Amino acid sequence: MIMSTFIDNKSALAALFQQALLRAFPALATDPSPFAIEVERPKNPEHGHFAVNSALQLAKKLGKKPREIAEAIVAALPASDLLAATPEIAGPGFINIRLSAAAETRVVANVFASGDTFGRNDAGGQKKLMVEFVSANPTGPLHVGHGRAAAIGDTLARLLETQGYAVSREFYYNDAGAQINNLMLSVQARLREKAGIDAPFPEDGYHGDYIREIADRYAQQFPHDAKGENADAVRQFSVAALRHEQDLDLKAFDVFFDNYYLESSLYTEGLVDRTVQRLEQNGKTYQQDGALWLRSTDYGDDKDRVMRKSDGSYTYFVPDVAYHVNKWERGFTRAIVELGADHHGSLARVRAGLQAMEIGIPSGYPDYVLHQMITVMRAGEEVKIGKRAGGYLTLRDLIDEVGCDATRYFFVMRKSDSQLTFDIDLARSKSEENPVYYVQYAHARICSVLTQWGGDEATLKNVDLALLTSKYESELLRTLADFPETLNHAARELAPHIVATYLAELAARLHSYYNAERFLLDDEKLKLARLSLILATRQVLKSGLAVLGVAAPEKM
RNA sequence: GCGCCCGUAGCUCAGAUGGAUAGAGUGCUACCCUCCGAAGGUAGAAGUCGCACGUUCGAAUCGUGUCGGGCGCGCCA
Repeated sequence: MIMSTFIDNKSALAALFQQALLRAFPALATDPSPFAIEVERPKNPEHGHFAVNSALQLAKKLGKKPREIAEAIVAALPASDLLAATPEIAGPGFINIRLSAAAETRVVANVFASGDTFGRNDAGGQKKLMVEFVSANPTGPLHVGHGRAAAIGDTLARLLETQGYAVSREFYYNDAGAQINNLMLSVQARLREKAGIDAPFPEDGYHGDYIREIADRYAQQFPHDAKGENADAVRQFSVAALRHEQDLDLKAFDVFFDNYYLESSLYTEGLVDRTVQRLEQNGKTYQQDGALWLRSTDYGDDKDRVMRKSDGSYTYFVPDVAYHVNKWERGFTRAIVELGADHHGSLARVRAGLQAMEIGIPSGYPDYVLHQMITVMRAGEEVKIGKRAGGYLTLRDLIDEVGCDATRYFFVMRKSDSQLTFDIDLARSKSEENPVYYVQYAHARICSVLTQWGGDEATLKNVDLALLTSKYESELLRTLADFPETLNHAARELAPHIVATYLAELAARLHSYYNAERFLLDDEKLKLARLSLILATRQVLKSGLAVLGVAAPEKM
């Protein structure tokens, strides 16, 4: 993939000021802890395009007043075509920088030169990275919590791809445990019910209507076992049926996986046994009360954990550890696991288990991204989304009702570790304020203006932009220029909502621009410059929406 | 009792590495369509950043304590 190679204004300025700093204070060059100048975006536009606060940070170290330091740095600045004028020193010692017009509009040419790769970089060096998410057990349809997991996980994967990682999406599921047995018993009970046999429904059984549907289909396919006496056959059939349903849900949500990993394979391939043996050999285990325990407290867990129960079976976290060891051994030096926050208690013990293996896995492995609960509202009332109860709202229902785009956007637009209220009426609305449509509309609106103009878009990629000097143009230009850093920031923080917030801002700048300026005017030169700017904006909107997996419609 | 997350405008929420006058959307008030699409825009009112100490040139941000809400603390997954 061809990545954009331009140096953005921010890094160019940082280099320029670093040079000035060393000129002004040569002693810093040999300082044991070198000081790196950072350039930041001031919140207030009156403070210029960029600002440097290094003079304040260095005051103590240099033993001088911040303003004196700032003056010395500015005086030592080499000549540069980046700057519109000599930077101003403001307040206690901020250096405020205003870009030259050429530097300010350069981002448009960069967008055209990079196309779809604008904002991407290859810093990841195509290192293997895994994002594991959803990982629902095949005991029912995906619910809205899985939906949030799917949207966040898939967006994280897309985000990390923009940073040059070779991302693999993985779905891990338990196809053999107690819950699967419970599923089998539930289907069996419905089969017996159909056959007119009076049998009690299992205590913790699954009550959803889908259990009846599976029973119906089973009876149809295996008429000779209409009572479901062949437990293995019922189990296999049910798991396959539900996995199939979940795949349809995910497909409708535009989420795909590179690999599905079965928990049962950890046993059949001996990985669980190998893990336990290794932990025993390392002296990290002990016997007590007829069970085998892991000394997880040695690695920061708040109590030791049972690995092998007194009945000889393993607790869930042993295969979990084996699974993560397996990820590591498959060459995923970085792994991210997206989980519901109700599982946070298991993090410490899985990481402890991995450390106790002593096979070189770093202590923070894997990275966890947790998402909080969702409340769904419709017509001002809370909608039931619980799993066990029958008649609840599933992910598929939600997608059918509000559409894939709005669902994905709503699931990622909040910080994942804050609770989310999903307002169905807001998500569906196209006539009132709706964050998804606000952004998509910006894209469609640009398409509409360009269509009305009717010229060849290619000619817009090489026009004189010197006339773009209005407040709206300046703000739009700087927002475009922020895109690469926004992706990088969001990927570093593993925080998809940063992208959604950015897109909302970009769309707002665009709508303001529309209402403030005229596009199809007689002044040919200004017209082309403005059209060029919105063409570049369209590209960035499209790229940003693509990271969220949301369509960029040309018409709405 | 212990651990994790959250507490910012009436409501829903942003505020990365501590920075200048704390932001957006929604709701409310008043305006704005003879370039494209009013699904939009402009302006205004609205805040003890839960509370109290502390760290420093500077704290919504870091530390300690405290109050309120959610979740987890099993030889369940």
